[in-house]
Amino acid sequence: MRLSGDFFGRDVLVVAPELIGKKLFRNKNGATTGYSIVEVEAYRGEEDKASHARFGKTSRNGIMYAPGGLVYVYLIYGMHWMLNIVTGPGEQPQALLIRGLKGFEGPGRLTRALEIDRSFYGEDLALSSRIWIETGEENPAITQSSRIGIDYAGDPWKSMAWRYRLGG
DNA sequence: AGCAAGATCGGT
DNA sequence: CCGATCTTGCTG
Repeated sequence: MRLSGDFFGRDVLVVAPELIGKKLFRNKNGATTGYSIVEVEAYRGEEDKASHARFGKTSRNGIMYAPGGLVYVYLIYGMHWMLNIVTGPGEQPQALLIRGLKGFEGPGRLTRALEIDRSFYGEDLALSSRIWIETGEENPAITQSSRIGIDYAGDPWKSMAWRYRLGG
């Protein structure tokens, strides 16, 4: 069953663990492939100094302020596309960075493998024929730890256990 | 208008 | 550990 606003419209810290074990589908040239989501990271509000929303609403992060269920894609280090899912009811900027799929560990590697780029910015997971998410494994084991690559955020943000992984 | 830094990755 | 590579958003 395809997930939509009912699922993604909740707080990012509620959605994050539930997204583990769900299946991300990608259709390219008429062929559809599904991948289990194994790792995500939560970015929550303007007060989160690790989030792109820490400077407030800008042209890049504007989509984070939308109601949950849209795709937020951006380029990092001039070469890697990062795939994020917007969550929450809207107004408060929230997003989940997809860091790993079964078979594709690493946020930059998975977007390269699935051919996801800036053309996916704002894509609606409830309506898109290119990318969507469906229910998957029920109640998988989940491990929480601190987020990667955001030491610049300082405490307490760099220490928040907002990274969720499948298993132990 | 200029510039530093980045939610990363792969090779030394 | 270092370079790649380019966009963003701050600073002046």
